[in-house]
Amino acid sequence: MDKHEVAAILDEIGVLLTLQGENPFKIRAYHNAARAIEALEEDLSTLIREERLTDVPGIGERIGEKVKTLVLKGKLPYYEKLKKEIPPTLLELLKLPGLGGKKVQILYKKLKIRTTKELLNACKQGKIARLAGFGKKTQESLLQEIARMKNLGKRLLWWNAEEIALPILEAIRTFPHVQRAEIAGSLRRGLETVGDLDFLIATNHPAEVMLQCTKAPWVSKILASGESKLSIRLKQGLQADFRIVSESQFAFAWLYFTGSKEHNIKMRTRARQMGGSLSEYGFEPLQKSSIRKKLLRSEEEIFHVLQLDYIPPELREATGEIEAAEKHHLPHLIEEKDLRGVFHCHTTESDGHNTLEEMVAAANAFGWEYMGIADHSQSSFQANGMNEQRLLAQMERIRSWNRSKKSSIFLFAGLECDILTQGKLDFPNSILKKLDFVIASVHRSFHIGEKNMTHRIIKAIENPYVTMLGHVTGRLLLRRDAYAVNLPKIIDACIANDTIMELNAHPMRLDMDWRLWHHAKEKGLKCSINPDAHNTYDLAYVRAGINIARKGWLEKSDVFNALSLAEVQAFLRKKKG
DNA sequence: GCCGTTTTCGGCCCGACTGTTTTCAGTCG
Repeated sequence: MDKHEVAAILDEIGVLLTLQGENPFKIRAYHNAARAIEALEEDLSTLIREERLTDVPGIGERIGEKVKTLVLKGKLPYYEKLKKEIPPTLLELLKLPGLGGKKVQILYKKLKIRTTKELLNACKQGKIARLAGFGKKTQESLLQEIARMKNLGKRLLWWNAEEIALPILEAIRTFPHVQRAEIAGSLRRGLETVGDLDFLIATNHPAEVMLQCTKAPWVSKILASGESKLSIRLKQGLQADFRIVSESQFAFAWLYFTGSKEHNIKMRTRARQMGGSLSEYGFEPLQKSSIRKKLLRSEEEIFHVLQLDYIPPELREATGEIEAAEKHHLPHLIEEKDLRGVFHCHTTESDGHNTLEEMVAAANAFGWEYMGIADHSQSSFQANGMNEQRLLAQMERIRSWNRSKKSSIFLFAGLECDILTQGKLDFPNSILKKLDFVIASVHRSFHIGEKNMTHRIIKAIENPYVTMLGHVTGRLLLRRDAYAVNLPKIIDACIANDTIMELNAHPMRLDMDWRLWHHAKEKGLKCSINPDAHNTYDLAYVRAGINIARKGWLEKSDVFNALSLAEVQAFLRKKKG
């Protein structure tokens, strides 16, 4: 069993213990241990063999033994026993706002409620209101939450969430007495999907501003409102939280409100170790501490007081950023202005909505030096894939465009080539070698099993004319799960063959996942941030890709399309041999 | 369940809000 599986089981144990109403600190210990295992640089089995597992912070005697059992035997009796005691359907109840471990426990113990449906029936019969610790209002809000869950998806794509959030932010900034307003939360951290919007507001007139916020046109329902905190349901169905603070507290509140939760816990633990208490309002000395109360006006200053380099929001996921900031080892993250061009652009020749000329004009406006055209290959008939004749004709058009010098941007003639079921490509090498670059992608036959899919993709990676691998897992966020594929093996194969891994910047793909990039780039994997543009508007998706690249700790030097035109040309020549 | 340059016991990040209570537990972020 590998470390990811072990971490997943430790996390699940944490959730199961929550459902048993266990001591919250014990629960946290399991989640902490899961993160510690996930972040291990060293091989888990080596640590076990050399009996150094408990040297890892967060892993003690008890959990250490459990991890050892999981790795060596592949099973853990303690975990199996827990699963028997707690119906797994209780997990769905935990997702309802207002229900935590304690209350789910009561529902199960007193009323034998295990599923959302059973809870719905109990609410309708008025049984919940009569339960100790519950009441009429709780019952009413549960009924509403169950109905809402049925009607609406719970999360939005980052891109769509930002489209909703920015106009609200702009409006808030025009409210009287608002000194400053910013977006926080997972949207600011650039997470691929967003569950709610977080707005932070600085003002000297909290009551007036709060009133403005509750009366705003985008409010569909007020979920909670106090003096400094407001939670609403937006008309679009998404929840939005507003926090109102004074200007002097703003930096602390922004840091706290940006999260992640795990990052905050680590920061506060660090503050405590240094003799202070960090909250959203400030950094206060604990008793008998030598730390002086400090007035800090920016996040940079707060990190500095904690003896850390500034950690960009995208990295605040408790995956080693605090340790790196302490040692001055944080990466210099890639920025959108570092991109010198893009690959993976479609045109009307296959399923794009804009012509080659229109795409070139749009790319010019970005100031890029080059653009790689990659329309679909013949097997993607649903996408109007090109046969050999059309492909070669398009290639000639692109070459003549370059010769004509109609624009300053250089065009690469490429192809998004289907990887067929057995790993064969959609065109023979005699055709592929004529192109400047080839993106190999899977577009059909997703359910062939992990082993077959891994073999299929690696075969394509090993083809000398394949420049990069497209959307590696085929996932569509919030719509379709990734197909089963062994990513560590795929990553190793790419590195061994000098094949570039696409970071597909389409907001619904953002594939390969950012959680894998940090480790993969250290092993030598190269990244290309590709918009997968099907029209001129989609070119802007590179911004979503940059977010994810930053979350994956990627620097300019890790990204292929941050290279100059001459460097890209040299690479492409060398790759083809 | 983890951890320790005040501790091997008694802490563990911290505060806002709600609902059910009558001073606070539970939930959330």
